[in-house]
Amino acid sequence: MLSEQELLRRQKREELMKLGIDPYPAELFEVNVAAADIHKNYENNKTDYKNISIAGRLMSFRIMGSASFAELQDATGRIQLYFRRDDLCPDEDKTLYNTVFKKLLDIGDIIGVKGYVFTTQTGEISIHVTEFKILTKSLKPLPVVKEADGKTFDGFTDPELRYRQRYVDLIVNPQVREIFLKRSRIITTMRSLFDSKGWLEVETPILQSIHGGASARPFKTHHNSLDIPLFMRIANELYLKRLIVGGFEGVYEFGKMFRNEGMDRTHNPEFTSLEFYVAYKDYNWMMGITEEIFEKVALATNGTTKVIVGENEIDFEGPFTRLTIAGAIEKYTGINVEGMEENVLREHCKSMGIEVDATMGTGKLIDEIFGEKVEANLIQPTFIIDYPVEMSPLTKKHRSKPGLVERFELFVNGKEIANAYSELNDPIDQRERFEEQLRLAERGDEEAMAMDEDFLRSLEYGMPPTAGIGIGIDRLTMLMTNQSSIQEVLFFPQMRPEKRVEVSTDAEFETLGVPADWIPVLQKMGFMTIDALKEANPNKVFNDLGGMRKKLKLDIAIPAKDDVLKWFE
RNA sequence: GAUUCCGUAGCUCAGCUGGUAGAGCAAUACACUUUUAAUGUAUGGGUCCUGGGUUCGAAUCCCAGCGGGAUCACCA
Repeated sequence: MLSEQELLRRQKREELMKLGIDPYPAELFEVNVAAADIHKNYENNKTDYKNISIAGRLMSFRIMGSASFAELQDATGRIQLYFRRDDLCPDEDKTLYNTVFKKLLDIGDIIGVKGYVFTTQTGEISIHVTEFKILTKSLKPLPVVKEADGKTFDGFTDPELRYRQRYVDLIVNPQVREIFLKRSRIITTMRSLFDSKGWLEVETPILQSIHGGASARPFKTHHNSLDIPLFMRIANELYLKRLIVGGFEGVYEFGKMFRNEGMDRTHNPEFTSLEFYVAYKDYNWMMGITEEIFEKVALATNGTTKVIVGENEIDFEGPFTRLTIAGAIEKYTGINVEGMEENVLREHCKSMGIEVDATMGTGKLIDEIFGEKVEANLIQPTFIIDYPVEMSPLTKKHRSKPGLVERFELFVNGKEIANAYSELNDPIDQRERFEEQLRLAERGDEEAMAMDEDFLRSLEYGMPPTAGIGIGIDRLTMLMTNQSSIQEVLFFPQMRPEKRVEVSTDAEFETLGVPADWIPVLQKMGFMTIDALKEANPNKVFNDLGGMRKKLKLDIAIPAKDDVLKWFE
């Protein structure tokens, strides 16, 4: 069902066509300037703006008789337009201004204009329009967001509408655009750093027959001609390491990962991860380059290493604090867990009110204490290093600390943002770790990793000592743009599919014998489908038709009662 | 998954202890030649999320469902 305003805009589209104006012209429109450019450079270089051509979307009108102001928004921002009737229509025929501009244009229409830049009496840099051309007629009314003195009026704020119709969000909320510009800048900053080091950007399979490299539940799909199940990747780690085996010295991939788990303000079923692996390095080196990456990204997105996130100011200037996981636990709980027996650990957990169960080994218990008591305290960037081996099946054993691995996670603002290690490259050790995972799976751990024979075979050929890291791009973007939900940094966050109201076609109504004129009336009465109509009381429908005819002031003949009764046969 | 709040015009929101709906912006018409949340006058616009129930009467009370937000749990 179309709203009054939508019907009106469709009529305006028709009227434009009747005037010989194509509301969707095919030919290009030459643009030679952008709104931001005018605002930035006009004052210092007025002669360059005497003959400009610009295109964008109309965002507001202020019509005052034979002169008008409008706002045009292009990819860079807004610029005010000034239209004067006698400039646009120097001859007797004032149709272009009086009809096309004043009556047939709407907020949301896309136009191209030619003219010259000037400054109004109130001091606003504007374009005096000498010609304009309709480039796209918009049929749906946009929400109109107004701003004055830094205050926003009638904001388009409903998250559901904003996420489902991100295009509208992007049109009317400039701060949303800004987030995505920063997101892109984060990625390009990292990419150019990696390229400058000579590392190779690669793409690895998203459809995998064995989902490995992380602990998570996958999406399952099926390949028809191979007739095999396939999984959407939960990680790309094992493929990137195969490439290191293959002889590349550094490889990186920005890629989507897919995890079939809960959704909330920090989890989306698909998310973007950067992973890179560099041969002949270890996790100490990796901490250094990680500091460099975060510092560069903060500078590129915010111009400073200090970023406000929520109530905290976070400084990304390295070096970051380094704490062992045991040290961190001791710092925040006073308990030294190093070398502690499983049952003693379990008692400590219980006394701290942490839920535990029999399947948890020492590694898991330490992880629980860490998650419960330490994580939230790590506001400034902090490397937590040297994890228990049980939790890290792909990580090289620590060079000097038995029972631990050479792994670090970077925490910022109380959240994990990166995970890295010296990669395990001993194929025999790796096989044993996988076997341990299989035992966990048998104990009921749904997230335990599967054995990947081909990956093991690659390690048997020999992988150089390698350092690898994964950085969550969505969460990094949340940090750099001060957003508290992942939906705000994804163009199209996952949502339940929109439920469409079922509507029978006009043709279906007509096969019942309903005259075309009366179909919209029936729809107005709430009969969206012919089935819904048939369930109604025929006499009441007949009576209501008369009522609706009066209410809607329709000048069409009421069908005979016998004809109406036939609709229900 | 649990708890909790919300769903009213194109948008943002009012609507009391039940009496068939209001505002601002947007739209339409008229006026207005440098306005800027332009202004003035007039007008139109609603499946009050859906379905049941209570009631003479439901946007309002009750139940169920759908959709969304927030918090918590699991996961990155």
